[in-house]
Amino acid sequence: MAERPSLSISSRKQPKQARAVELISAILEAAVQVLASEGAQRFTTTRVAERAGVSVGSLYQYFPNKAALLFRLQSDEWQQTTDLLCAILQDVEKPPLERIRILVHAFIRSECEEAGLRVALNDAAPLYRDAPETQEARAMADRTVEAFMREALPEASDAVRDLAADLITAALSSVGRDFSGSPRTDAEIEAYADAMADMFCAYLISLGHR
Amino acid sequence: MAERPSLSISSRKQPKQARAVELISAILEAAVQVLASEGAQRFTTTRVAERAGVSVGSLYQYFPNKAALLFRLQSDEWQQTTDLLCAILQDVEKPPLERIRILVHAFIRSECEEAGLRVALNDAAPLYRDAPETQEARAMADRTVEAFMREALPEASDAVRDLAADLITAALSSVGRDFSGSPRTDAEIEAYADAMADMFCAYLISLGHR
DNA sequence: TGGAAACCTGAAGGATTATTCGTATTTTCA
DNA sequence: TGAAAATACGAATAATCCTTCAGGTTTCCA
Repeated sequence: MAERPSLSISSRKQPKQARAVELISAILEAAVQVLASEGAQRFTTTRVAERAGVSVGSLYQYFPNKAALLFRLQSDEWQQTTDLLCAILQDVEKPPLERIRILVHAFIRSECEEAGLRVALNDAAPLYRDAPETQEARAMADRTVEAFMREALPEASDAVRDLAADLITAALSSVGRDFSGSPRTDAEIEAYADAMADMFCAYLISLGHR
Repeated sequence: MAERPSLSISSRKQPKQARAVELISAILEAAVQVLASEGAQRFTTTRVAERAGVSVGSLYQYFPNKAALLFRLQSDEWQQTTDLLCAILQDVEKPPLERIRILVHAFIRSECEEAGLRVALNDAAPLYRDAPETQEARAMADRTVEAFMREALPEASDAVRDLAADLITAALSSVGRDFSGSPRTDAEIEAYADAMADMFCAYLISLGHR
């Protein structure tokens, strides 16, 4: 099995002046651009610094290594997605199955915007995947879905619920990859989201959702 | 977007003597070992040649570049999986939904053997993904699933059928990634496969399968 | 048997990249 | 204001890797 060098990915130093804060956000912005436009293969600390109009040394003052920078980008993406999905899942006014439907549409739409960036992030995943920070972020996302499942399947056993949560999470996460090959029209995307929501709903109903 | 160098991946030269045939299979075997044990990051033509007990130059006589070698590995994997699934899908004795169930189990089990190799191949995908040969291999796999869908959903429209095929293919392809994080016991794997088969069946029934 | 074709070798070229660290500049604050 | 702290710089280092090619070895076959 591949043994990753187990990089410490936590940030190296906190900015204490305004210019440093701006420098960091310039770096992050440039990093997104480089990743989206050049791909994971050509994502280079030097290139990011260049694009940000900043020295490489400055980059290494706030990110201990390339993996940490990539993890930060992925982390920000996850945060954004998680916020979006939480807002939908916690809207207790609507019945669970309708929330699932809305969620699927929202997730897929958000996955399609910046599709290039997400694919590139995925390509770069081997560099930060094994860091404990990544595992933790994943676990947090899982907990959100499981909380929803407790509500959607109140009578199911924990095992069944956890499996359902796993399946849905996995299926959703495959969307980006499935679309990355051949881009689709908006109508196709909507149809795909509808179908996926149908599948989830049919499954949940078969598990005893009323 | 990332512009890949668009490598020509087709093989460079056909072996005409027995020793060359053996050399190639030694290289392929070594390549699998290196990929599984060292990961995509450290997968190197030099390392593969070394492991095979062969010179790098020899490797380059039959594979035009590293991407071609990786593509060959992926291609062999796909072939193996495709054969397995075709055999199940074409067993017209059993009703479609049972075949789906068997297929899901078989696929997931095969995905779990050599999980390390499959993850590493996936990590290396950016290197060969954009080659026309890859697109073609993907299209062939899709056609198989679509043929099955015509049988499972004889009354559905083409659009619905294709969507269902896409969804199922995508969900299946996410299994490897979902498992790569934390390995599971055999019992957990079986339970996962059961749940996924349940989901597919519930969906197909809701689409009008009788 | 002898030459031609196929095959094998592996050192070296050429290129890229992550990261450091000595130095210069800017900001803070007493 | 002046010194200390924070920040910024970027050439240089050290490592890695893909691929080639000139020259040797083995196999084939007429």
